[in-house]
Amino acid sequence: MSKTPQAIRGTQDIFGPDAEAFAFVVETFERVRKLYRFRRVEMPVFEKTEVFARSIGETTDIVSKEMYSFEDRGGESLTLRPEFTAGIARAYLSNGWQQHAPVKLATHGPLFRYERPQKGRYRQFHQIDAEIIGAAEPQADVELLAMADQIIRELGIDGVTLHLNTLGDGDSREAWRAALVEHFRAVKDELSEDSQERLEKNPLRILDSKDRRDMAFVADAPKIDDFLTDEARGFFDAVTSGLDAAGVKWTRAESLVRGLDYYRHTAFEFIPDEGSEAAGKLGSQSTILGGGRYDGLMEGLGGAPTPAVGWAAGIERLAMLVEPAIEQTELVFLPDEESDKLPCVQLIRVLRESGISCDMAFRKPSRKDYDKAKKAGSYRAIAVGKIADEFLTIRIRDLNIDSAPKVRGRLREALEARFHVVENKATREFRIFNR
RNA sequence: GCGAUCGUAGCUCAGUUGGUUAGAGCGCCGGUUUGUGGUACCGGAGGUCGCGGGUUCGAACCCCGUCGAUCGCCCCA
Repeated sequence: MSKTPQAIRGTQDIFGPDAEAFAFVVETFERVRKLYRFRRVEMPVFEKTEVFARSIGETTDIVSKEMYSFEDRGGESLTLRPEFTAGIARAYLSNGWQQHAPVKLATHGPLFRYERPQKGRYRQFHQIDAEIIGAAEPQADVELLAMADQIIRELGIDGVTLHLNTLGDGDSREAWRAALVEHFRAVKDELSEDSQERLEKNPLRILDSKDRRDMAFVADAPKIDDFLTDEARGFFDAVTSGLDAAGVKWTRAESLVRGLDYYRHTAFEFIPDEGSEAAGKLGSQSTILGGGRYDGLMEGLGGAPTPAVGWAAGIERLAMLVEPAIEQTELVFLPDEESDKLPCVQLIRVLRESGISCDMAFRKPSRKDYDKAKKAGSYRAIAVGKIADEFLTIRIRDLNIDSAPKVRGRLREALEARFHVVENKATREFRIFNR
């Protein structure tokens, strides 16, 4: 412990089943986003600090105390990205992606936030992210949410529900906000300490409070529905009827607000149902996917008004809910003789090229390798020998045969493409000759 | 930023009110046995008990600090 450097607090080294789960989430995301025709984008991991400060909101916790910011050698303030949306918006403006509008974009990678680590929360964490930029139509919201829903379902995650709300357009949101401030200010002294502070910084957040003292006042607080313009209401109705048509289950969450300044209209989170297995696995960091419409963001970065919707989901959180099928080694080669290793290398190459997963130890083969291969979950071993003048004789031996896929036919086919093969079904041996 | 719990072999942990050379299982290495090479047994290596300081004749154990982990608050994915 003394001299070996430790990993930075809040970062993690992921290996084994956790790493497989992580990869499964990313692979599923990549597969589904292609079905929905979202285009892959890559952006820098760091940006000028102002990119985030101007778009996320100066007063948010993310900007005011959670950013990893530093000066580069030129004295410029840079920041490790705490989220994707701001960087994507910047890229959209600086590269003139308006020409492609409306664009459906997808990306994934690491994000950085200086927070106290806990379950499902890390200082370097990872998200999958999807955005539709340049579309003001509610159909874009539907498209985006339909993909989110399908990804979660294809990950095999149950007991998670889409919570949906509208914050209205800019005017609706401001009027509602003002009414909420008025409502809560009247009872300020009876609110929790946290909510008294929220009243100044982020009054919408009071609606989310877990403190019992706030509940009563939240219950009779002004509702967004009373402040929606006809247009905003029509927009929300179009989103919900679109979701119904797409077969996406959702529930109205009147008090769901998103923390960041740029959200308008649609706001949503996928949250595990109370008491579900998923809720138990996640602990208190329960939102696995969140997002909304951010029609005001581009202007904050000096661009023309540009409508957009997006979401992000925590890969670590999704990975906690996922149980990917473990892919085991199909064939483990266990040559007795050192001199058989090279022929095995040649065979393995041929088999792998035909899609059979194979492995062989690097070191001098030991009788214990057979035991190890079985414990590691490999399906079959290949015993190797040489009877006479053939290239090699291999014999299939079952290890974990119960769940193993059929391989004999594929093995024979792959070998015959390159060698002359004589199969003995009784002994399960293949005598392999050069052609 | 606030609070709670916890740091003993590579991993999971035990260690009795403070008392000699700190233990187990798994894993690792070696050997014997077994044999359609999948078993069983024997042995071995490996820890300055997170780090620093204090109390004591004596600290893994008590006290303080520090670093880290875990969980919760805040906030968020």
